[in-house]
Amino acid sequence: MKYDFSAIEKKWQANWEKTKPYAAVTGDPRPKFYGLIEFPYPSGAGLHVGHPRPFTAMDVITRKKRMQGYNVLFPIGYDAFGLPTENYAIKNHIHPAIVTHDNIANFTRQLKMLGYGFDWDRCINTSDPDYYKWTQWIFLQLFKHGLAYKATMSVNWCTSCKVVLANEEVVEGVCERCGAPVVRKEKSQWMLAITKYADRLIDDLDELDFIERVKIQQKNWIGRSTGCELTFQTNMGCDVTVYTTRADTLFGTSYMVISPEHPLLNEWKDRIGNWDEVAAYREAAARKSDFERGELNKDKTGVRLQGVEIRNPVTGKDLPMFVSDYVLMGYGTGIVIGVPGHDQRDWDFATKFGLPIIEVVAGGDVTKCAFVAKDDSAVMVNSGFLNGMTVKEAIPAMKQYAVEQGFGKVKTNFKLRDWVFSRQRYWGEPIPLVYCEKCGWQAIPESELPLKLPNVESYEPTDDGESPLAKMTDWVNTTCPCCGGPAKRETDTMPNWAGSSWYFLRYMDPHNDKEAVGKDAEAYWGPVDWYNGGMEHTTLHLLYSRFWHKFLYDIGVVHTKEPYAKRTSHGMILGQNPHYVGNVDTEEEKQALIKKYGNQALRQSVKMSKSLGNVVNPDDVVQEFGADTLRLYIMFIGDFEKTATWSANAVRGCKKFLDRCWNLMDIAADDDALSPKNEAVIHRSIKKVTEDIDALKMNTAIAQLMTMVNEFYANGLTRGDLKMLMLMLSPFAPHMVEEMWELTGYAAKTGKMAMQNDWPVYDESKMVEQEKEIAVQVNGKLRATVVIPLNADDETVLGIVYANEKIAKMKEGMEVVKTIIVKNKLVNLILKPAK
RNA sequence: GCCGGUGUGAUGGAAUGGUAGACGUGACGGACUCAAAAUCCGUUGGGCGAAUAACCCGUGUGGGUUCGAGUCCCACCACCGGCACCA
Repeated sequence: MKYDFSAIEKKWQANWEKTKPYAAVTGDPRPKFYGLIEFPYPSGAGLHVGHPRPFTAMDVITRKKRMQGYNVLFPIGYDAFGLPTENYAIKNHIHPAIVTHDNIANFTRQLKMLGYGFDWDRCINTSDPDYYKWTQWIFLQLFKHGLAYKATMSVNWCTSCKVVLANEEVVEGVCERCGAPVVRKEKSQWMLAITKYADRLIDDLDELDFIERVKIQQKNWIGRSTGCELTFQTNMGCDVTVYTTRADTLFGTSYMVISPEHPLLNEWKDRIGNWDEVAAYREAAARKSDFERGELNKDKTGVRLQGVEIRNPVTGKDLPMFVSDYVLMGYGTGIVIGVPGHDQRDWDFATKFGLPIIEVVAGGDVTKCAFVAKDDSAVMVNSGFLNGMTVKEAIPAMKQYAVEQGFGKVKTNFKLRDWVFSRQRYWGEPIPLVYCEKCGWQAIPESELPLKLPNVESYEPTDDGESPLAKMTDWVNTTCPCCGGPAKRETDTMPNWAGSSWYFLRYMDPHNDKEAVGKDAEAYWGPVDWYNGGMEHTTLHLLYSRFWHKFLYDIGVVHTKEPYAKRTSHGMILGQNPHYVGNVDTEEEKQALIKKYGNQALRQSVKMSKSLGNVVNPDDVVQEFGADTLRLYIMFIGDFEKTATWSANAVRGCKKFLDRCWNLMDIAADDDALSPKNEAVIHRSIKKVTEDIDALKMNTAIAQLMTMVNEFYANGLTRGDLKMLMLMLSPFAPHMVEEMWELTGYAAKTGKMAMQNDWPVYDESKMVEQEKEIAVQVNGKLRATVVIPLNADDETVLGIVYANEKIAKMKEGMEVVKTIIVKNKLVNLILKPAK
């Protein structure tokens, strides 16, 4: 019988849809396992071949867990608010809700086509009012607890999307989505005080089973540094405060720098001798984007503030002060000490402006460049009471001194900024607040949730950057929930990170119309046991959702401090580069490609994109090879964490393997016991496959199954042998195995494969053959192999080794100085000429 | 510049400090076939050989530790990802 994947897949998908073998049961006595994948954004392009990698991996994991007796929650949903849909709607004059609905239908078709064991009854959609009611509810709780606040601030403004972007959405000075330049703009914005959770977001990482690079990236992004604030007396009638991590270098300070945006400058306006010059510098700095100030322009510029003098508390000397845009207003106090001897930026600045460079840490040559010691064992010089101490000793010593003398205090700073939460767009959750002249910002009553998005004529944002909702005066004008007077609704909407910050909770209890998530459901399912997703979400979604979850913990909605017990990450799937130099033969053609495409031409693999024409559509692959082959290949493609390149040939190899498995049905002997010949390879495979799936090493798990099948062909097999293969292969190729399970008669006995809970268990004692081939080395070099009885003692092994003809020859006239025996693996003889 | 990662046959990739190249592509040879496809069985790192005899070389480069190093340590090179004037 031929393996007709198309008919088989349709048959079982329909069966699963009807019988729901993948439904999660809240409260079930079995141990629970909650496996989560990042829900997709339902774009118009449909699923691309990158999606199945993480989806299939978690499907394999959860299918195996189910077979091991777990009550599994493996849900799916759609992150449906967002700019691409809105932009499409604007262009084609279709309501974004309709676009979203159609895209979701297409995604759902494709996901079902791939045979994932999702609990479809728990499917959610963040743009559904029944869902965003609770997104709004959580926002109101944040507001009521003082964590949502409005602030006028300089924000990132995308000139093309006409929308405010979070820092995280600006990549190399351009909009992450559209690539248009990002400029700074003053705007009043809703902010979420994520920085209040900064310490906890770092410290609680220690308890989590996240892959190390995720932890490191989050820590770096939050950027905690501990130092101290030092206060200096000035001749301007007020003190100034700086932040530094290197208080030990205070004796080496030769000037001070203030940020151009610092408000103190305005206060000092009349007493700064060269105010015109300073004002011009400030204006020029304001015109530069952050990108220009940072990336493009590392040359130091600045203006000395005439008449301003700062007293150094440890030397008693007066220091000059400069304004320079290398000092950021948003970090520390906006004023820094200049220590040119031991900070390269300060050195550059001091050299340009002819300021003294004082060496206070020995070990470098500060006339050539700043000396930044690699470790903290360098010794202090020219530093009064610190002289002779190491840097390590000097930092706390100076801190202590500064605190005692009353000019310093210990301080922790973060690079993380509060989260800009407003978007001047239509397709997002309306912010459920109103503004009353008398009462200020007020939450709408929770009974009025969800605050639904009204229908508008046009989705285009206004040129002055107001949301399209601002034009809907009927909707905007309302009454104040506090005093009943006239009030206006907030017209900004939430960013698309809002809905995804808590969606994993909604899956636990998706139809609850009383609460975001019910207490019992959350207590049963939380936390997520294993969450897999892309590295690109490490500093965005992953951090934001940890923040929301911690807040929900604080107000008693959830019972765990952290949402995800375990986090792993997958590599991207790349396509063939059509412009790769390796594709052409002659040198001229190669040079032409390099000339035309530059470094791009040197890469064999590149991101799939429409413009390159190298996009692989899952629909086509399923059509040609079947869903099981696609699933198997995307798992076999290589190390899960690394990027991998799609290869049409290798897909065929996986189809061939499935054919070989299918054809085993024709040759399997009519016997339910394991055949003695195959017993060892079966038990070895159970161990390997079980452990490899848990470790996300799907490629080697599949390789082991291939090895097992090769053995079956070499040795012959029983139906019992085949049963073992079916059980272990079923998470990877569920449709085909379901059919085989039925054809071999097992379904009639124990029900369909999707309902099995007898994942095989290996027996260590049956894993190895009774004989073992081991390596024989002489002086560390491989010289022979011999076969020994399993677990033979050293004496027996050496007897066999010495009996080997080749080894015996090498031993002639030599003395055995030492023998190293690694049990069942290797013997190493150390020989030297006999005396 | 800082942080993290990677470097292995023609190719995707395997290898708790213990026989480098599992498994899969591709290639070559054979069986079946009128023939092809499919399928099945072999061979396939390089050098020197008639040899599936022996020997030598081989995991980015150069050193080191070890009886033994792809794996550990030091220095360097190349590429990929993230952050970047964060005081």
